[in-house]
Amino acid sequence: MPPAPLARTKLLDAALAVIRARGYSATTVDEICREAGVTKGAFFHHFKSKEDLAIAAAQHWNEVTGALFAGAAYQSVVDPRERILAYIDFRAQIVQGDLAEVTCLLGTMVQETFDTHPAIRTACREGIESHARTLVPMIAEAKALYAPNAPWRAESLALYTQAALQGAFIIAKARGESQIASELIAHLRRYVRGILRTEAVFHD
Amino acid sequence: MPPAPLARTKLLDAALAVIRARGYSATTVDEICREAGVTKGAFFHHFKSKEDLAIAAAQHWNEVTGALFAGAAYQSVVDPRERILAYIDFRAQIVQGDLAEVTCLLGTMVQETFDTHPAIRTACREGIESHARTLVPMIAEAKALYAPNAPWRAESLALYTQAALQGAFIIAKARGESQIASELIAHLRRYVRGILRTEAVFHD
DNA sequence: AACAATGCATACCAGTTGGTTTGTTACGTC
DNA sequence: GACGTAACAAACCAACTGGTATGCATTGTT
Repeated sequence: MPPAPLARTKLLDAALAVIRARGYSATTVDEICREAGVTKGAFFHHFKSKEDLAIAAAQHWNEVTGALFAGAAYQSVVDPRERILAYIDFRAQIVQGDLAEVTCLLGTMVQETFDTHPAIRTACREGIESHARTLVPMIAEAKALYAPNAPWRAESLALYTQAALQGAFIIAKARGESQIASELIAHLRRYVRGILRTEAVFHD
Repeated sequence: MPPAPLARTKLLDAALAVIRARGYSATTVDEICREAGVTKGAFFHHFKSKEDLAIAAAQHWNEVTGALFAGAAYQSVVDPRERILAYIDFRAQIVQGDLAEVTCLLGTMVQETFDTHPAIRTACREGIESHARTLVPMIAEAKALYAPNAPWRAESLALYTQAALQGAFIIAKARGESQIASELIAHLRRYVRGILRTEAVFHD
């Protein structure tokens, strides 16, 4: 890889910020360029179209958030059940910030593009599912320990955590305040904790 | 109310269909007019702007879906706990259809507009919360019967059901198939069922 | 020193956008 | 049957959109 094209990274970071706030369609190429402090020439030098940028932005999002989760404290919690709960707590803590920082780029983009931009949809799907996959091992481990005969699959619960989080983002946006998100995530936490108990009544 | 202006209703119905599929920003006034089979003159006769239409569409959405739920079978289930579960089953059943029929107009619109169109955001918020409010009485009733000392509030759980549903819609869109939504809603059902049990371990 | 490729800027364009202007038709009312 | 008004239609427009064509430094290679 060559030295590190500066404009490309600036454009990707700008894309994250603007698209997260206004969505994909409402975001203009000019706006991204302005935010990034580069010209349109630079934009179309690095990306062959607006759609191309969106796909790259989805991948960039995965790298950024991937690093965030990889370095998070919950990773080092020993007990798998406690580790999942620590993950959920971590997510609840993140959403405390500014409303624009609450949202997920992928969930925002896929809503507008799933029907018209298959390539973007696929990129968003891959981003969401790859993050969900990072949860599967610890969920499977916890299930084997605490709820071995439960009827649900680890993959399914992993995906449900993402759905519940995405839903919390939407409600937070609708309310115009991010605090509500943690309150909603508390329900998710209670559920996950409940189905990972040996004596749980949730096992059917 | 005068006889019933035909074009206005056709425009609102068209708006539901198009915005649900492509989102608010990507939807053009011309496209709505084409779908509705009327001209732009008619559009701007009934709505003073595109934003004005979006707000009216949100209210129209509430009337349409409100009628759907008001006439649904779950309403007549006697036991409040069973009624909530029947409501969730009803939602899971609806999402079996076409992918475009899975989505919620309000959740789709608010994602793109919460930062730039406060009036639309408020309309979406009111729509989502008013539906959630219709669930509060039966949740409160069920809680009093089956989990009187649980630490969560009925309002909070009502909103969480909406969040989980919205999240399921997003995942379904990302996957490009609606079946996954029912699988995710099954988790919501298990949670609600679990916290509404006298002997539940979820009560903290 | 010659050369090519990379990284970006400037200037420009054709198509589309939300919105306006200006009719035209149908209808209730006195 | 004159008159005001609501419900639409058709043509039009300025601003903006994504995208292109081109120019020009800098850098690495030979």
